[in-house]
Amino acid sequence: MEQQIRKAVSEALKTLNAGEVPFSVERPTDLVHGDYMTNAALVAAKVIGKNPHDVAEQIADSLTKSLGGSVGRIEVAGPGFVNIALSIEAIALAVREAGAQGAEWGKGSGDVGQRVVIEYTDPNPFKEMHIGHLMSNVVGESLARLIGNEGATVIRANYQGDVGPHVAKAIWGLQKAGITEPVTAKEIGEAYAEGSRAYEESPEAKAEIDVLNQAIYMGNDKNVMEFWRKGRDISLAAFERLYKILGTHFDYYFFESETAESGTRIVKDGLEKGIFEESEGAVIYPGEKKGLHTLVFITSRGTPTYEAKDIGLAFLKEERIQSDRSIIVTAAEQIGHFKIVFAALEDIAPTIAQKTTHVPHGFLRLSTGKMSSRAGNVITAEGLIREVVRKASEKNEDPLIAEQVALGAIKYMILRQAPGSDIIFDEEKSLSLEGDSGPYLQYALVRARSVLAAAEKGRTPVGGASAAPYVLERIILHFPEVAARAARELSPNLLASYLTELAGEWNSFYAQERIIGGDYEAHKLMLARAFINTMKNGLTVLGIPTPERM
RNA sequence: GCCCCUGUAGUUCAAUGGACAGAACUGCGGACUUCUAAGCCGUCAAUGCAAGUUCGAUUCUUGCCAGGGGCACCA
Repeated sequence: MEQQIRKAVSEALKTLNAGEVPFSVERPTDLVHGDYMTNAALVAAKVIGKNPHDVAEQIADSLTKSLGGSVGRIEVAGPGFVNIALSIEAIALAVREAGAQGAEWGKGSGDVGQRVVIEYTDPNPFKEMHIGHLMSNVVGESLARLIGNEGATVIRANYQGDVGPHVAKAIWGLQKAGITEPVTAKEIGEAYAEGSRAYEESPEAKAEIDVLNQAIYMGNDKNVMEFWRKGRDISLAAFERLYKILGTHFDYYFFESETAESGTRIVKDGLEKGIFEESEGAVIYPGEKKGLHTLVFITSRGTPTYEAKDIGLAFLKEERIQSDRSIIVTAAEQIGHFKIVFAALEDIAPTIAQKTTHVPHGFLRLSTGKMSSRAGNVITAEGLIREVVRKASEKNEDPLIAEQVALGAIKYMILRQAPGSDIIFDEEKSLSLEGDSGPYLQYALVRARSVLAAAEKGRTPVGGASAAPYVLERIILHFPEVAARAARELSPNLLASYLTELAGEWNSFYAQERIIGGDYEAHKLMLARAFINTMKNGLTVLGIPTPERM
């Protein structure tokens, strides 16, 4: 519908000689203004130098003719908005489609044929996954689904740091604890914390860990490597269990142990071409020239830094996955890092740089203070999930439902706000199971399903359609546009807030209207079905579970 | 010091330069012998400060104030 209106407005502008101007077609803030509105007249009036109100009148006339029966009323309002109210028939048609299309309802086709690779989560083996990784995962998974919903082929990638100081610290910690055969990820995580502490407090420990780190990079010491392999496998297996719970999966895994070499090679090659420079024995990228700052890519000891490895990763992805777009989801603290990596990449391989986007997610800040492994107040992903599941269990005996509700609460908390901004995490308040929360949406869906189930047992519903469309119907019809916009703007929160509005409207409808045995029963049941499809598909696209009952 | 991000109701968050700045939590006040009360209805309450750009600014620009992040051999 939005597309049709957009096209009709374009046509109207052409006949006014306004040419190509950027205009919006969107939902008015208040439904009394109609179902769509456009500011085209205000924009065009400036270009052609006419009174906005007159231009609006002309556009309105033109739209009345071109849109025909799908429109009920077109009005000019305010300084020159054109408000469009759909006809009852058009609304009924959209709702019927929503009810009939099932899982297909809301799917777009804007990205058909596109291959999009999206990298997210990026946990480090030998450390436990904490809530920062959880955020990356939840945001990344929802983006993957949103983009897939627009028809693109999505390839999920996960990049993990299996070499580096943190690994040496963990292995050192395990050895010190006399553990010869690591068994659990928790054990390894604790050993890492112990190793980190020792690294900063004891010079001897620091020296030992540095040696160990080199040994891991070289891969010569059989015993160390055997230990490394075992520990890595245990960590990775623990991650997989979490992915399963989270409803996510990956098509490709990349490891720092494989990007180091290619990264080093590419940077050295760039050094010869004059892209990088030598300084104090290290290889640096002189970011100042582009208004950024200078960073070391290869250390004076010859080892690649994170930056060089990211260059290596970009090439490795290119080698293994053909893509039209590449998205990387990481914490916002890496914004500066990626600006420099992209600047360097722009010099080395502009096509890769241009198709790559960094999507930062905010920090999860504890209301009680900063989270750090040293202070011991790190909240692990698993710990958080377990805690919320426990809370959800108070109302749900079925452990599966409790888990679905808990994940809904956690994921919604993360997705409800614009990615990039921090979440102030208060265990009591943030994970509310009421009001503006995941369970609120799930609960609305469950109640609608229950109505439908009850109706199917009964007799044939009373027919007839209501005289005027319900507000609920007028919200439902916008679902495909909202999903498309959320995908385009990489902003799951747009869909999350739409679904919250939708759930609220359903709850009002449910409280006010008698569905089974009420007036217009058949129509209302159709509406319930349309609501269910919209909510179910919407939640699924966000990666939020849709329980059968609560 | 330099660069980036953020300042919206008591609190946590919304709002492609658009109409009366929306929710939720909290507070206060209600309804219901009915399809699941994790629900519904009502109500109090906000754009950090000062200029500028224009038909119109929470949104763009500048300055100030406050908070967060980043800034050469960690990731």
